[in-house]
Amino acid sequence: MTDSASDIFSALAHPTRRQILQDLKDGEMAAGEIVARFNATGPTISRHLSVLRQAGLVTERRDANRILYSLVGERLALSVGDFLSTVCPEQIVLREVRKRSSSRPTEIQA
Amino acid sequence: MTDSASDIFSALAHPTRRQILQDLKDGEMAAGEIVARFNATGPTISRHLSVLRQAGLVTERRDANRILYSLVGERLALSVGDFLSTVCPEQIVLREVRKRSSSRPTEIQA
DNA sequence: ATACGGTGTAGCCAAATAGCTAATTAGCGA
DNA sequence: TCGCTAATTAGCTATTTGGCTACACCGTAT
Repeated sequence: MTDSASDIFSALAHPTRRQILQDLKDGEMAAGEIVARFNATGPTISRHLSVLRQAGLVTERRDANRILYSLVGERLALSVGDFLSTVCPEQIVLREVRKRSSSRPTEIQA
Repeated sequence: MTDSASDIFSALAHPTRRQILQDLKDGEMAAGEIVARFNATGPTISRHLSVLRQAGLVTERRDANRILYSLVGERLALSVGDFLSTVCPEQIVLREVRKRSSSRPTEIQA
């Protein structure tokens, strides 16, 4: 029932989740690897990850018995940037990443 | 207890509050004027306004027996923009401001 | 002084959130 | 198959959030 912007901003409302996104900026990480960076328990971080996943801000991928998470930076930039440029267009600029039909799937960064 | 980024993103998490900010984009509005735009009751909107005020996203000013709210777009752009440019710097550009600590005013597209 | 229009506060309740521990699922290797 | 590691799900509790109604507050003007 909640729109996607609400999902995204709610996800960003928690410091731990923002930190996770920041950590993922440099590449994918396993769940346990992420857990190790915080004081919270595994299940707690797992929950945070599922919030981020539902918001579409991260994707997961299996590697053996580990699960690797990676940032979906485009979605973050587009959704938040869209809002920002509606409310205060003078202060922010979205770099032309718009629809661009995403020709190549994976290659955002590496 | 909660940092200011959390306050801001939490404030943005609610559709009504985002809409209020958007409405304030074109200039200040009285509380009652804002209330008139939604289906919620006065007290409910008043509460939303206080959340926005605590987050520093709006300021209030008295005019006779009305209270006029206005957007603090700079704070919105700076806080959210800061986060965005940390996590996905490739996709977003903060336009100048930044109290001149940052060397380059960043390129603009307009 | 009193009344009134415009707002915010108090108090209540239902629902959602965040944390934990314990239990469960999924994959890999012997 | 069994055992081990990795991660999520279940279930619980405490806290916060969002909505309402009723009430109190503050200026203005009669």
